[in-house]
Amino acid sequence: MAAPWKERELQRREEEILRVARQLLLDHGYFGMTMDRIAAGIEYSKGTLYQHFASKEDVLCALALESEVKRKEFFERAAQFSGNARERMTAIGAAYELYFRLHPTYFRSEQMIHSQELLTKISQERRDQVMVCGARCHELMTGIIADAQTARQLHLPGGMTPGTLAFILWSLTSGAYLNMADPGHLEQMGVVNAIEAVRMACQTLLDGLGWRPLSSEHDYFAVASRAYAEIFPKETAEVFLAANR
Amino acid sequence: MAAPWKERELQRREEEILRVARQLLLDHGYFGMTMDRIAAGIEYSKGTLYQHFASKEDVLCALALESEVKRKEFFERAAQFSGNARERMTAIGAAYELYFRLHPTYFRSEQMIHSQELLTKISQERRDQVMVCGARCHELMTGIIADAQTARQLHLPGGMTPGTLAFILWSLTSGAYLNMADPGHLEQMGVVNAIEAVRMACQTLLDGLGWRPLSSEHDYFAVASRAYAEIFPKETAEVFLAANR
DNA sequence: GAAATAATTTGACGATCCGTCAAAACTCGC
DNA sequence: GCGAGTTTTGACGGATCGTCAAATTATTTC
Repeated sequence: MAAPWKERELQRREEEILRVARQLLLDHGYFGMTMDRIAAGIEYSKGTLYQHFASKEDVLCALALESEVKRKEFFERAAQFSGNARERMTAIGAAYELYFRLHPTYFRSEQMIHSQELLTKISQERRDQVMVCGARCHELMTGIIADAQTARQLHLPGGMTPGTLAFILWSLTSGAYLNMADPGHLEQMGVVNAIEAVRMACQTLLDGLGWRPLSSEHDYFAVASRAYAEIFPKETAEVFLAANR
Repeated sequence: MAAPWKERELQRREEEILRVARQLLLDHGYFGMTMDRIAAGIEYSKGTLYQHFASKEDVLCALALESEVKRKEFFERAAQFSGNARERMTAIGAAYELYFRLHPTYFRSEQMIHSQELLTKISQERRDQVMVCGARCHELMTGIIADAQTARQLHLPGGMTPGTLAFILWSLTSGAYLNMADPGHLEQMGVVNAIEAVRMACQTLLDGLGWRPLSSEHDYFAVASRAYAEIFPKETAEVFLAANR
């Protein structure tokens, strides 16, 4: 036991389970993703399924975790973008954009597990991992904001900490993306290009805070484009291919 | 049949059902709110339940609708606040705040029904009503923004329509409130007073857009307080009583 | 290589819940 | 008090989750 190849066999099987589960979630939604169907999709039985995951919610959480990890990686790459603090924050915004465009369905499953309804049926370990991912994303943003303060490019008003600003930017973006998932909602509101609107809103907010250089002094849309091209060339191509299909 | 008193009897029963359902949702969550338990709570059987609601999701939607109606009413009252456009928008913000503080649980059920997962199992009529409420709220905000444009207090940048700005403010606020529902999330992010942070963020955003009078020229926190006192005196007292309990 | 032992897999099963529907209970005009 | 029409009921079918004793497979021992 504990043979090295066995570990890998388990790993492989777990990936297979998640692959099937994700497809089911995609095609038939949360209620359509049943444990029996997943078991039918892999060549193992339901019992074996439960050796990998504590519950159906745990499977969902594992899917969400994959998303969170991916986003975290996007954020980490974006945080290394070359440029001043506000440019790097813009790159983070681009990363979130791209993540959302590439994985709109992951995004949904992610939101689900945050509804403490499901939280109780999830294994502690996985829950912690999700938390760590979220914390890391937040930390990256907070760090950039702190850098801007150090560089005297940003002076936050009293009572607003870097963590709070990160929370706000996060909320604005995720809230908007969540509303976008609502079909027909945007049309009803007369919103044409929601992603661009979010971009603009974030920049306007930062302008309002006086984060230098202001967007009147610097073309942050160009910065975002550069971030796309330099940090995420492959993913950007993917998005455009998907869009023109 | 169709006797006037009978109509009222049906109405009364429906309210009773929703009262019981809401308590169950509050105490035991979505999965704990079973149709059998609701039936046990009222003095009718499950079959009768299904004469009022098409499905369990329909019950949930009805609960969410009650919330949406309440919020819509809050918004309508706030929109009549005396003052310039930005002051009225601030009053809308106060209304949303108050709504969230008074009905944090309603807020959750509301979010649920937007996850098109459930949408299919909801009666068309109720779905429409929810849509109408949302549209009305959005319309009120859009109207105020348009007023500001007419009064030349606001000049939106190219590509940003009043509807888009309303969408952004809405997303920022609801996104933040949604994150607040996540227990432990705020602490981890180092956010002390999230509601105040949202307020500040909205004002900063409007400042960034140059919506006159700017917050440097006008104390919008005082305006919010006035809105609380003038439009929602009773509800404000409720919130403070609940907070100091 | 065979037998004994340990680990793993299986799928039938209990429990729960949703939504239905035939039968029972009830209403109301006569 | 009777009977047609209406409303209510709760047992039931179907679906799903998670379990667990039995079956199968792997590993060790002799």
